[in-house]
Amino acid sequence: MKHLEHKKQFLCLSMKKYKSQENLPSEPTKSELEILQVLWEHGPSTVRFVNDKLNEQKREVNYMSTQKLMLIMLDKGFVTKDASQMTHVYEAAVDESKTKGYMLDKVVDNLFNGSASSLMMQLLGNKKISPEEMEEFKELIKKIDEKP
Amino acid sequence: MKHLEHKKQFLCLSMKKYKSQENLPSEPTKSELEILQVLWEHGPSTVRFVNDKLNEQKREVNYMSTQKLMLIMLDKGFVTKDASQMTHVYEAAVDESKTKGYMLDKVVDNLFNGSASSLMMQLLGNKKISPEEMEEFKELIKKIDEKP
DNA sequence: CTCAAGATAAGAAATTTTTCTTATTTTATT
DNA sequence: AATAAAATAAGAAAAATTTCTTATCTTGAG
Repeated sequence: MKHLEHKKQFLCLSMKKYKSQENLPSEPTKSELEILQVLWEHGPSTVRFVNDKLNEQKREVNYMSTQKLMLIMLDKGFVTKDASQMTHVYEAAVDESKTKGYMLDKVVDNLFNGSASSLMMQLLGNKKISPEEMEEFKELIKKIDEKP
Repeated sequence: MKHLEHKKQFLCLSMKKYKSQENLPSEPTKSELEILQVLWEHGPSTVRFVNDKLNEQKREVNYMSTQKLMLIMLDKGFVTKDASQMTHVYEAAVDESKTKGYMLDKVVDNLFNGSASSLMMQLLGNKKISPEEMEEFKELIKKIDEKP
């Protein structure tokens, strides 16, 4: 779906009952995150498209559930919406890297007591790490190490 | 699910409303995880002790909330309880490393599309990583690399 | 012994998150 | 023009999680 490289007059609706973006980073719930992933990966999309992706890649989700959730996310400010056409087009309004970074920090804090290296340990001790990924790790470290 | 193999040597109450251990891996909720952390770090503890730790280290939590939650966790099989004394002593019934590993896997899957190296990238790109931790990383990689 | 302090269990209540239902509107087709 | 298909918004309902309330029991100090 070469969907939707058009119109950019997004309106940002009121933040009634949800914490504002700037102040409190009220993080996306599990389901909201699934939706964000689709939007991040595929760019601006319709509810139909997102719902299809979820059903393909994740789990069975009812169309109306997805639709409702995306409206809520609009309200929370996680997405914006282009309503110039009949089928509205949603776009992620939060940065992928920032959001993931933030949530990863939470994991580090909550699960590993703030220690990123503990997380690393756990990750490296994990059987699921392939030799290829191991190589990637080393490359990464090397690259970052040479930088400064 | 494997991370939930637990022993029921103490009294284990009926599993009325919670998914049975073997079938569904109902993972600990956020609050439950906080409690598990305390138990993992300090070993078998009373509700009072756990609650105090939470209030010191995490956030304000009511004693009865902690108590109730620990009962629920008992029911779910996340903890066991020694009730031989008046003040009961709870112990984590799920393995720390296994549980964290399992939950980290979830993060890798949900947030980074199954790619552990993506997670690494995100982590290393994070400003919060100290030079010391960077050193630890390198050590880790080296160590694991020499192993096989 | 009596009673206060502090522990327990269990259910109710409140919040948060997710899913379902309903009523309308728009578009396209016959 | 009539109707079917597909979209929307909004509220209700259901589920999951967290917190609060109540009633009871045990221990130990006075």
